Amino acid sequence: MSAEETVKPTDFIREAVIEDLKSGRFTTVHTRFPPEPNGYLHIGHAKALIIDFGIAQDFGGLCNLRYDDTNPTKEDVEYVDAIKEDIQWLGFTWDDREYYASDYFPQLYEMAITLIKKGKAYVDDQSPEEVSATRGTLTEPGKESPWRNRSVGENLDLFERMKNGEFPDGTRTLRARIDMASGNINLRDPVMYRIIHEPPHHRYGTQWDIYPMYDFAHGQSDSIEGVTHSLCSLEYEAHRPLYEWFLRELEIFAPRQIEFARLNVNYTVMSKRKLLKLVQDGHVKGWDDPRMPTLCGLRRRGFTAGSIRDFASRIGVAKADNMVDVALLEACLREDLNQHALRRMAVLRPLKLVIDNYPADRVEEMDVVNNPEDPGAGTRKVQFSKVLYIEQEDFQEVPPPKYYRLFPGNEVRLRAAYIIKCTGVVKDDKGEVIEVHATYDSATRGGDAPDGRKIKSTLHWVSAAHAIPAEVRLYDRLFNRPDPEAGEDFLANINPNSLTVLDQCRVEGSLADTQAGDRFQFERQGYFCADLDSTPEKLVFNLAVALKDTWTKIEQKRKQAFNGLLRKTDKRTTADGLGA
RNA sequence: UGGGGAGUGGCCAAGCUGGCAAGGCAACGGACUUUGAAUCCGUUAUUCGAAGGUUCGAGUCCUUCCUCCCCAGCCA
Repeated sequence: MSAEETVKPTDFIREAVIEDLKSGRFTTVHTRFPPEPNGYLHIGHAKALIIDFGIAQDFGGLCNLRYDDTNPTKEDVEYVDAIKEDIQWLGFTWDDREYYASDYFPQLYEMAITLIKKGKAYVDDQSPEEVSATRGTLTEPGKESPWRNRSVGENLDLFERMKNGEFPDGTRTLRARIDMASGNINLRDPVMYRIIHEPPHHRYGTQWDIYPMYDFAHGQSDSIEGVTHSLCSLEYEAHRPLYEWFLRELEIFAPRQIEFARLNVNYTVMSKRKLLKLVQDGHVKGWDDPRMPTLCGLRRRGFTAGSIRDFASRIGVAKADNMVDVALLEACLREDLNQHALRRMAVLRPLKLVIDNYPADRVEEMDVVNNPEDPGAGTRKVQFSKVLYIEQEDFQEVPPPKYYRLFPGNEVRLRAAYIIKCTGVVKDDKGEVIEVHATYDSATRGGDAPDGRKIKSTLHWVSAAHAIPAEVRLYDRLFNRPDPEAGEDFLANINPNSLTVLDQCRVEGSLADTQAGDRFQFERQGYFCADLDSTPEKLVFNLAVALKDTWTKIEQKRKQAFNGLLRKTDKRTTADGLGA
């Protein structure tokens, strides 16, 4: 069965591709992912590249990697390798089809000459300011350049001398001769080539003194590579007539450009300029800071490639502007890691728990399930002893309503160990609880109650003598409003509490040989990933995404209700006062 | 204002030639639970930007209007 019969038309692009195959406009599917090497790839690029590579894959076609490196003033080799790493990480391959628009400069130059000879391009001596001033406005047509009607011979001569580096930057351009009165401003004699002497190009050094503009490079590069479907974002829609004009005038193979809406995610910024600013100003530690929406940042944070591919498929492909909830991205990660991450016990904010009736010299090895979602993941041994650490928030001396964790007189289960009952606390001079005391029920080894009594709460724990110290980095969203780019200054919307470093954590011994990049679920808390900074001497974990937390929600509602009640009381008091 | 696009629940998004408004995320109930997780079950659009019209029947067709986004780089 052929591709057009088997691929499900899940979106309007796939639908269009199927049509093209049916109609015979194209017989194969060939796409390309065209990053400009001027920054790191982010989640928005991930959407684009998953569409590009994904559609090629679906139809049994190919997708090229092509760097859109036509502007040496913005590009750098630094980004080239990083981009490749990110694409591979997402699971795609371009085999040996790693291309550069700059490799086509000789052909592009010849194409320009073809257009000059046809009278479709001319060298313009106007300054950038003059070009801008004569472009017209949205409602008024532009003015034709005084150099628009030069002879072909003169144009050829001048263009060659531009190439030979005879003129300074900005003194001349090669322009397409189209229509200065077009309603589409992109068609008002767009610049095809500009003169740039510095800095050197990342691949061709100072070999070129003229560089093609995007519009004169992209379509022809697609054509040269035999790309059938050139998929890009909505802002290029108005460029399509120009894309097609060049191909038509050049009489070369014409790919089809199709535009889709780029991805926006709430609580995050996506523009390369802003991401660069965050890095340069030190608001984050680098492009791969776990709070960044870059692919290297997400990877370091603990995101899996699969979760990002899943995210891309769930957000779909359409033409309407969108703002996707970051909660969806997080949900995708949770779903993946819930299935695959091994469970471990880690106490982030330790509180000492002493089991008074447990022998001081006794140590037991408890069998703990590695992943209840995956029986094949087996079990591990965790050491249990008299002095333990539990989470501070798992104990309350005076329990709030609905709290069923540990408090004086209450019974809870210690995961895979014993059922214990809180008997009292020890406080310091300031009245802070520094130690909790309890007794254990020796008949409940493993956590089961032989008498069948129901224990509502199960806590995670570590043995004080056997646990190993670790640092845990808790991340929150980098911005504190859903539309950080909306105001004057997006930096003003930075969340000052996006990073919390906990350096007193205690984790179970089985985590000792953790390698950077390993992911775990720390039971009852979230999914964590060993950071690049992690070493056997000092383990460092990043919070990738927290588990859903109904309890915090209940608490927040209670507090809100309480505050609301306070306000009402205040008002009534005030009103009474005035009335008296 | 010229040109080009887009409007379906809180957020994405199906819905093609007119025939009972998919699904996911979020939210909210409940069941279950040795993770307040996961899982399961249920609830949430008499209405599709608005108003008219055609039709037995309109998110889908027609008309008018409204709102939002992109384009005036020698950026991509």
